[in-house]
Amino acid sequence: MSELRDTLFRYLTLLQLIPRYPGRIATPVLKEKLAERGFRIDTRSLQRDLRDRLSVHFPLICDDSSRPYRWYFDRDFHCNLPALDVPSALTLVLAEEYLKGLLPPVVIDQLAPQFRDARGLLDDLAQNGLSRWARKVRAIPNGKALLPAPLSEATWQTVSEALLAQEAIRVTYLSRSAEKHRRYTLHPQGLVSRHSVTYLLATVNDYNDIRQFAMHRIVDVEGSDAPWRETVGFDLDDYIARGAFGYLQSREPVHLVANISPQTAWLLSETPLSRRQTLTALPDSDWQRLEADIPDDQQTLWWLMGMGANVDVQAPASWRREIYAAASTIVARGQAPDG
Amino acid sequence: MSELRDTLFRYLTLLQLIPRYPGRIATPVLKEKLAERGFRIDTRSLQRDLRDRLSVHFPLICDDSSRPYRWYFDRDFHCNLPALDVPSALTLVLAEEYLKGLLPPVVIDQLAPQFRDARGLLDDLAQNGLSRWARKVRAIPNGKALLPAPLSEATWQTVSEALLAQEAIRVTYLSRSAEKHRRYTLHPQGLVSRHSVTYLLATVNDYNDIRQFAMHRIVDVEGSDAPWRETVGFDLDDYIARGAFGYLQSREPVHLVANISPQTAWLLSETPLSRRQTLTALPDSDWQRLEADIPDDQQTLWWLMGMGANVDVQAPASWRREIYAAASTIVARGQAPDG
DNA sequence: ATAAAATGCGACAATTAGTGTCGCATTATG
DNA sequence: CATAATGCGACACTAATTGTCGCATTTTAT
Repeated sequence: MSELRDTLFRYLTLLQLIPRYPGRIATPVLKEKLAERGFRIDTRSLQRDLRDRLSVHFPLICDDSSRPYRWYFDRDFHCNLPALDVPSALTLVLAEEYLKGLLPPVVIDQLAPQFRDARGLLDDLAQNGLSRWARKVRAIPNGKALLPAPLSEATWQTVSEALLAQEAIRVTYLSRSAEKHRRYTLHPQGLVSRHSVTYLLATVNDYNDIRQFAMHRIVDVEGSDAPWRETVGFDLDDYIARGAFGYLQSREPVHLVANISPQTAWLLSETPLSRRQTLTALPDSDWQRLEADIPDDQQTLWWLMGMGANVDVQAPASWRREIYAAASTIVARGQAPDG
Repeated sequence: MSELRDTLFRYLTLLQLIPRYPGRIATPVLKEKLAERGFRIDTRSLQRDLRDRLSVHFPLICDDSSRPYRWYFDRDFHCNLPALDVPSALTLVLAEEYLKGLLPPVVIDQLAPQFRDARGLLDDLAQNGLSRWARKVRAIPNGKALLPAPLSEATWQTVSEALLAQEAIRVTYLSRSAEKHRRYTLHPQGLVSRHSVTYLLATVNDYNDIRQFAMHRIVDVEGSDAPWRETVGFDLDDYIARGAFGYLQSREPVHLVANISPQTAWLLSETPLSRRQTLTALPDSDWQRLEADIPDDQQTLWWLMGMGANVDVQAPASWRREIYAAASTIVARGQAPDG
């Protein structure tokens, strides 16, 4: 590390070492971390930097209730370098709208200051010409938005840190079948966010098989003293592909052939199902013939079913059979409700 | 504005005024902007700040090909204050995976430095304990991922800036029906990202009706001298609700009653359809009775159809009829393919 | 084409800001 | 209760920052 005797850069480093609110860092620790990075300065200087300089210009808060004072940023503060430009701010706003339906609220909250920053920038624009951007942009999510399962901030933080730090955790879990709490020691191996539910993949206690734990059913979590045990040979993509999440997916893509209605053809010409997709006009109708190589997964089948009568699947035969069977069942139920 | 004679803060302000690569800012402009913010300094000082100080420690690049020199940040540079913590970094990684299927690549690129930052942080963790985080987190998107329509960076930037600045633009547009280029003057009124296609809502030339323009079919765009014309009384939510994007949606939510299979019940207990949803056991079967107030939109209907035989809609009657009709059509086509 | 204005930059001196040290008060720690 | 840490005001010393001037070069306007 270069011999940096540069004050500005030291300030910047200092600001990067101080965490946002739930976190805090003590002055001596800061001094040490600065030293690690090549800034060997007196404690007195550090104190001056924090109290007289940085906290004047930044929302830095000092917890002086006990003696090594601890510093942290205001919960809401966020600053980008370089500053956000208008297109990026707009992107963030759209991203937020989409993500709201995909990730649990606490997870989104992690990025809240960024999103607030973006909205703030657009608001400032509005001051000049009352552009009221909020009325001008919308994201319409793909598919039915199910409500993300709520989840506590502490759970997310502890679990995600343990996963990456390769540490075992002790959890109280509300198991699905039995409606009662169980305590386990988990060895986290992976994390999967599916739709809006987040699952932790881990081995339990002394067992070696991977099990799924829905994060929102973790009632309580804390670090464990037990040494973390790696599951050798575990491959997350493999695990998912083998159908662990209802996404039974063969490695082989299938060749889809279907007749589709004009509206559907229009949709697919805009957003193709796959990179290689062909649409050709059918004789004697305004329908089109669709051919594409697509993954053989449940998602695709759901999508095809959702299109109802707009799609007439010709191949693969298994899909046609499945769709036909579902339709037959529905027809058998009759046109009027049961009662 | 306070009389800031503070060098550190001036440096930071300076850094915030300098845009990332595609952008650039000339020295005299910087001087002016600094003056606006209360930093009245000599041009010479500014030159020194940039060349001798900031560009030593930051990836600042100077375009000295023409005489008011222009400064900009390296395309890849990004710095968060306060620095990212592990849970936030993980959130960003998940967010990126989801957004890849929802927004055009160029739009995601706007946030690329942030995502890179997050991945970098996690990579650094890995150095210590080879945690190989990349193998540990996955996001499985909800619904069939259609491929986002590609779109040029310049288009996104120009259009989004014009929308918010309330300025007219001149576009060359590849209209859908006629396969030829047309030139229009557009007065942007709104932006809608739907699935993975982004639409600009604007009035054309001297007309007053709103039309939709798919951003990826805008071949070329530039600012226009024509004064921007506001469409009075235009309400984006209203426009969408009236079915402009195939999402015919009455303001009134409907009361859904349906019998659902055990698997579906399980899914809905995790991620409810709406905040007020009840699931009750049905007599003489393991199926359950679902009741929920949900929006009356196409998305929901698609979702219900996608569930196929797993859902037996009882009410509203219109949905039951629609699902029945679609199923009848499919059954009428027979079990074997046409050709 | 040519003059006038703008911009960049090296040098220098005046000023300002940053730094370590010391002493004392206050607060944890064992 | 003693000892070690920590915070902070004061002060002197050192280093950095700043405006000014002069000159070279480029841009712009005439």
